[in-house]
Amino acid sequence: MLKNQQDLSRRERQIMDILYQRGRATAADVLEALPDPPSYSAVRSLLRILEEKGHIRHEEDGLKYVFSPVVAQESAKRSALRHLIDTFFSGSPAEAAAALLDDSAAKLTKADLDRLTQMINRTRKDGKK
Amino acid sequence: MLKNQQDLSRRERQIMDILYQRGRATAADVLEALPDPPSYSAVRSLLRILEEKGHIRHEEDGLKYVFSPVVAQESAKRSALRHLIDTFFSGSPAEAAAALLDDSAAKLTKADLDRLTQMINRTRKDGKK
DNA sequence: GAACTAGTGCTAATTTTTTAGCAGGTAGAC
DNA sequence: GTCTACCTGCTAAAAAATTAGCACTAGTTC
Repeated sequence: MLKNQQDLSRRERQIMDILYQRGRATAADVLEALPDPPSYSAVRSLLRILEEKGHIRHEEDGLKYVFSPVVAQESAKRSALRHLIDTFFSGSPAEAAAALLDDSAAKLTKADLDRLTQMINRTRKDGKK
Repeated sequence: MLKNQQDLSRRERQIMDILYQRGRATAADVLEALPDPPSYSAVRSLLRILEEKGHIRHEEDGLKYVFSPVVAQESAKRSALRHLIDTFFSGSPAEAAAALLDDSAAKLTKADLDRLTQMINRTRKDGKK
């Protein structure tokens, strides 16, 4: 019954994005981060709904509730990546990687580049086996 | 008045994804591709609305309308990538690239790896200047 | 302890989204 | 011509999402 990211409504999605960005947040945090923000109680409703649907959970921190995604960042990342690749890169990760490099070349440090080269070389070896 | 991808409703987003995947599609194509598909006329309504909002346009092909995104794939790609990076990778393209490689290592051909290596080396040079 | 602040729970109204349905137009088959 | 199949335009109903509001609790300050 756990629904797909694809099935979220607009606000639900915005809130999930915020929670993935920050890892955890209170209703007030979410309100602040929300574009075109509604009332505080609207935010709380959405959070309650997301929790009912099983997307997020909360812990209590004193009086406050602190919310966080149920599906770990790690797997959420992967499915977001997969979806992006399917939607914009004909399912080809190589295309996606190329676009990413092309787009962000300026921001990459030497250390970043070394790390990527290393990863690629390791992949090359693994493939040979 | 052209709205952000972020502001699309659930169905609108699903349809835009389909259009980006295929480049262009008729109402019937979209219907077929839509998860949990509604009626044909529901799809046409959505397409009409998306067109009114300026996200898509259509050409006539005989009797049929063929729809395609107004914002070119190229820039849609970029902003989707940027959003993904911001949401899941703390704004770090290097992290994203690493995750992408890690995740899809198995699918990459030797040619893909060569190409990526080449891109990285070129970036390295450009940086040195 | 009364008043104020900062939380939550729940309900109901409003707005938006999503859907279906009907009317009309064109092309091809008979 | 007229029947059929496919398409669009438009409108209105139904469902879902979004929002606000009220009631209540706990802690703090005076």
